Amino acid sequence: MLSRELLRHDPEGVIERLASRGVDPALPRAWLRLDAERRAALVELEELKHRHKEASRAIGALKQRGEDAAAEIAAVASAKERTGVLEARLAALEPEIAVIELSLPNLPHPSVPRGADETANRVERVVGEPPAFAFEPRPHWELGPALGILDFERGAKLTGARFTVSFGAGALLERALIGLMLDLHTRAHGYTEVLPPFIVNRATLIGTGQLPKFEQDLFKLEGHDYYLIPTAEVPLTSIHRDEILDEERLPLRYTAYTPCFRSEAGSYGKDVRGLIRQHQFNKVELVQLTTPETSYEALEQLTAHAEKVLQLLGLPYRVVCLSTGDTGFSSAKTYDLEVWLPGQGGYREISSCSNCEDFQARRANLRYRPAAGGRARFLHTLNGSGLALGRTVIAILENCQQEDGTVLLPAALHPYTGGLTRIAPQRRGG
RNA sequence: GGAGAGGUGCUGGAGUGGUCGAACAGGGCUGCCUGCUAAGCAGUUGUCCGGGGUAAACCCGGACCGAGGGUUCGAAUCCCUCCCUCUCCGCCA
Repeated sequence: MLSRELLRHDPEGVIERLASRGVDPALPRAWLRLDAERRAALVELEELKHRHKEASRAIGALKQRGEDAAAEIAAVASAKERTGVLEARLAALEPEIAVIELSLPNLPHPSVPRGADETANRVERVVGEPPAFAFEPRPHWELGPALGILDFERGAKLTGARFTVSFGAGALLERALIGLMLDLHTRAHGYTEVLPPFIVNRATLIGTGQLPKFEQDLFKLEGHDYYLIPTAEVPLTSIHRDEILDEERLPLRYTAYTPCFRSEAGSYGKDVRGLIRQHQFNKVELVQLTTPETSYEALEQLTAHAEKVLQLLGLPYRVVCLSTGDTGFSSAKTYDLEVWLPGQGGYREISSCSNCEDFQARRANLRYRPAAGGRARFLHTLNGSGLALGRTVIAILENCQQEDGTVLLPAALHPYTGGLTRIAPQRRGG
């Protein structure tokens, strides 16, 4: 949510910055009009209420003295009509205002490249060299089934399209990656491991920006106001929702492994093959809550924390700063980590690291008390994948494949695979 | 799922219709006192919204006693719905 004060004081500036993200200026203009109307009604209503309160007090005083107050009561009662009209007007206005302000995306940071879509993204750095193969590398949707570790047909049978079953070394590989990532982030990077609920309520999703605008991307539980989490960012960022934290505790760093569930209705036709885009996937997430002064420093650190995983695994990648038009709804600035996928002959997103500044903090009422004292302030929230596990599996299979069809596992994983260093074709079911 | 009890400020805990934003105690803060600490004494202490103020300070008003409705001139107090916590029963890992 944007600052109301900012919208009122610099409407044209805000409208211009929103336009760089593709927001129709009519939306903020409608907000301004409704906000002015709301405040006018509020001023009148509060004046009426004030007089009403004084009259009630006078009645109370009369009655305590045992005097008759019937005339006063009648006068006050008849004055309630206008109050009712104003209250009804406000009750109608407020949801309208809320829908608009909850639908406006965050303002982009000045350092973000301007542009309508991903073609305006800026490559920040390229790390590692794509491997040179003496043979034609195979995509993971061939390698996985050939090795007997990924089964797309049976995933579709058990559930439907975009669900997958992992077997044997495939399942082990994800478990090993979870262990590697959580150990790295907790021991080397100072995050606290969290095991959050995988189901959250509506208020939590409004806080991080998924609702009300992106309901169609979520799985909702029938008969409840509960949703499956689309990312651990949602529960982790909301841990301290409606709290005021002492500045001494900041920054807070949380990491969690969770499955993620995305309906993404309407996304069919894109990335249909293999593990790239699934309705259920695993992820290790990084979240930080910081002071406003330190959040951009924290974004660089958090991005480096995610990069460290790719470096340990020896996977080639690049870091991209998303353009204004490509940046996600809640984010002011986002770095995507894109891993090299030989099977696709290109770089594909494996992590997205964002500074949401106070956008989520306003929605979720996340504040801190400055050490110097004074009013509570909104803190800044950051999140990043560290990393998406399914896509890490893809990257390992495709980058580490050998001519004989086996896959050599990166050395960093060996402590987590119980001695397994190479995935070879395997039988299932023992 | 069934039955019962309960949700009040930073904390504990009063308050069953009228000056209650809320007694009292603890904690915090500010003075005084003290060689220092402790104790003692006095004062102070929330959040949000709106108006005024260039802004801060500040001033005025409104709202907030789990959430949302209702009754009433007036609700923390009465009524309804929902949520959460605790105890017992059932069921289950």
